[in-house]
Amino acid sequence: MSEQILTEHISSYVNFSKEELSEIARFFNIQSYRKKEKLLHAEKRCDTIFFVAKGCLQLYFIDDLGNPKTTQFAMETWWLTDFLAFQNQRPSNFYVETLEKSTVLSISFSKYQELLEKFPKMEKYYRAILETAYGAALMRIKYIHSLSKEEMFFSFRNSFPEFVQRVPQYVLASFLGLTPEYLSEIKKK
Amino acid sequence: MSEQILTEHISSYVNFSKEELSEIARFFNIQSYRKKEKLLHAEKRCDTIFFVAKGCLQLYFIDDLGNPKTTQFAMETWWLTDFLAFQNQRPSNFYVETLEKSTVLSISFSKYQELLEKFPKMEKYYRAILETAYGAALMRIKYIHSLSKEEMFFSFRNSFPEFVQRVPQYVLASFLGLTPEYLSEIKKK
DNA sequence: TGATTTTCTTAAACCAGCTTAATTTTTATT
DNA sequence: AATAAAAATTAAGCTGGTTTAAGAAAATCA
Repeated sequence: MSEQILTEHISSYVNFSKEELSEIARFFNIQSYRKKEKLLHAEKRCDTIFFVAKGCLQLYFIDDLGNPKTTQFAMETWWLTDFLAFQNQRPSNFYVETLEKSTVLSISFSKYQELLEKFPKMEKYYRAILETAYGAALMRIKYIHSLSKEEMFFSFRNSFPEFVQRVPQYVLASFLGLTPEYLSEIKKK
Repeated sequence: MSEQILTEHISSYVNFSKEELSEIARFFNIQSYRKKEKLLHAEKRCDTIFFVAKGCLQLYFIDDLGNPKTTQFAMETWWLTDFLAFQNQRPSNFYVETLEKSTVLSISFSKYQELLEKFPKMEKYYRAILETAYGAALMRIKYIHSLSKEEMFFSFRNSFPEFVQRVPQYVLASFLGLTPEYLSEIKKK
């Protein structure tokens, strides 16, 4: 059961009873997607947060030349959306799309507010998740500004070897901010 | 009074009584700093979150060549620290330093836990703050991967004109990820 | 299994942005 | 007001990484 991935994850941060957890789970929609399905469309109002129970999602945008650029990946137990657009209920600056067959729990803005109101301890859970996510984003910016593209690749592969196996190389290249051609050249070494 | 900047900011997210707010304020240390004072040292355990009541802070690291590189600024009503290191009570990957004469409220890890336990509504406040911070970080990575250095500068100056006036150009250059020399050349145009 | 599409590789020409180093301007200190 | 220190500018030469274009390999599908 996919909702168990979520309730177990929540339980690792906050204590809830079995009953509370199953009530919490009812706030979410569970849905399975094929590879390359869009869950969120850029320019459309961002009304959903996604939790990956199984599979892998990407948050990406389309650049001036029409090439998709991945800004963030999400694998099992990660949350993903355009948080700024979600918070302000504005049009999304990003697409969200599956990179492989995935099972995703999603919650709308209004359900999210209801959930937090009914279970205030969920604030603690999200606070902790977001502390980690923001902290990691600061580290990521540090890497971007201190490593060469070559170092970026080796350092990323060192930290997340499964990831490098799992996503297509051209998607990884766009995430790391280099061209697929140059990534290919780096790997030759 | 500097603590009022904080309590007013909290009040714009969550409702607290006057009494509660003054009790909350007592969890923080208020301190004034001169320009270029260090509040957090890299490699030392990160045990503090900083709230800027007045002035301006930077989060930065020292690169291979010994040059400081700014990863994040914080002005009035912004929170700043190495959140990943703080959460895990590990050594900091960054320095925190004043860019000008500043008044800062700070809270230690243990006081932060106490505060959240005693005032669970503060979880909501921090959750909201971190949603914004993380969302903004995703947007920042989008800009880094889609704009040229020249576009970076003009887009940043367009969004935060006061900032560009307020911080030294070489600090701004390191934040935007370009050299002071190139920034100078860009400005000539 | 063969045909089609998607992904990855190779290589050469090119350029945005860096390095270096010297000079000028601004800011801080006495 | 004079001196010292920090910050900003200018310009030339250079390089890490991109662009372009074509072919090879791998994955998907009928």
